[in-house]
Amino acid sequence: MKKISESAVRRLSLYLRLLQEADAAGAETISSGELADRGGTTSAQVRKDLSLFGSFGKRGLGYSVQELLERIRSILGLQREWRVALVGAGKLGSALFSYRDFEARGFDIRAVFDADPRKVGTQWGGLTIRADEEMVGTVRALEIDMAIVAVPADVAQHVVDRLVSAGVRGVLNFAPARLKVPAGVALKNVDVTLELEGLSFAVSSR
Amino acid sequence: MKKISESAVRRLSLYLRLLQEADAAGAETISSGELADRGGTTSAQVRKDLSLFGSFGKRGLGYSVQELLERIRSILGLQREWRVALVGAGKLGSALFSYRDFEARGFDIRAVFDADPRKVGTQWGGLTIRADEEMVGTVRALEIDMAIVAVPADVAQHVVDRLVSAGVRGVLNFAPARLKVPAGVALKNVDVTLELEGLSFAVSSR
DNA sequence: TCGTGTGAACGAATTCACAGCG
DNA sequence: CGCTGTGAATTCGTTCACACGA
Repeated sequence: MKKISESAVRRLSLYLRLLQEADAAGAETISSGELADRGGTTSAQVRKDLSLFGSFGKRGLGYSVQELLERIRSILGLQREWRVALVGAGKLGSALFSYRDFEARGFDIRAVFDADPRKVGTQWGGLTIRADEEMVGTVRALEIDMAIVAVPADVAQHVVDRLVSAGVRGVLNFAPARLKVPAGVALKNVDVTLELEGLSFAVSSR
Repeated sequence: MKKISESAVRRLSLYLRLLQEADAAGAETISSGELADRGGTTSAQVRKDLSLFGSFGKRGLGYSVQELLERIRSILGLQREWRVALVGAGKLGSALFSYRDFEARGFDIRAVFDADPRKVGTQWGGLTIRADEEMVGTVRALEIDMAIVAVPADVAQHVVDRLVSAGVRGVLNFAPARLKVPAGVALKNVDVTLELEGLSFAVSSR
């Protein structure tokens, strides 16, 4: 398959959301220009992004909202349901867990782990928080696909190492640490401090 | 001033963290190669990034950890303390609020707002949650520099509009929405669903 | 000698511009 | 005629490679 850039994928994901909004608003069809306006890019960019995967627009008309929704879902691999584990049942873990938007988008949190014995056994909306030691076995048994890591930075590497050994193929890391994963495992970082520092730079340089 | 790319700024922010770690470990000096290894880039990249702001390495030796720390702090505008407002006192807001790492890095949360009357008046570690209506006045009075927005997507635009009108110059948005801000106001988005979908793409395309 | 600083080469991503189809 | 699809042009970012200074 062709080479797709990171940023193109992000934009596809964004288009998906815009299309869902357009769909909810009853639109049948949408043009690259409209998508561009709402998504903060240019129409050429939108067309380039979509043309990477084939040509499914109608000239003079635009794209069928329904069809494009399906196409992008399929491109992004969102037609199946993903089994997700959440590691770390602190404040952030709790916020992520209750952000039930994930479920609506096909990310199903099937297990929650925490190292704190006082939390283990607690019920979280139908799930019981499991002990850290059970992680590898449970992840394997439940055939978890990806994990959300919301633990302190100093244990994050150890956690992902075990997740990877348990067969996890994607990791979304919230700990402020540069983690190493073997080739074949996808890793994304969400680093709030980094973003704030980026704002600091932007605000102070003017 | 020269043109600095988004990604260069992110890397500087990352180097800053690596330098703090090196400093804590007692290192006096560090080479571009070491920074590259720990940060997951290349030594040429590190040198390019740093050379954008002057040349402060010693040939044959590397960079003084102390000096580089100060330099990067100054480049990123982290030598002052930033006054931050948190809008949205839900689960995510609570997680962000209690992430006291921000404070250590010069981001001081001075005010918290929420639209829910049942939350208004509640104490959060020394701060009282304020009503939504007070936002503009308080932000102005406290001379807030930037805001963290952790509210539902459908009200996010309205919130930032008011924040901007109150003089905020940077916004870190957690709502899954493309917000518009006037030129002169910096905006960063943290969009967890987007990241998960990126993982989905990466994992399914192999 | 070792590692920086940097022009030059390269490669990737975005924008332009227009032919072509509905 | 309007909007897509796409080569070509351009801009932007990264990597190379080497002269130079500590």
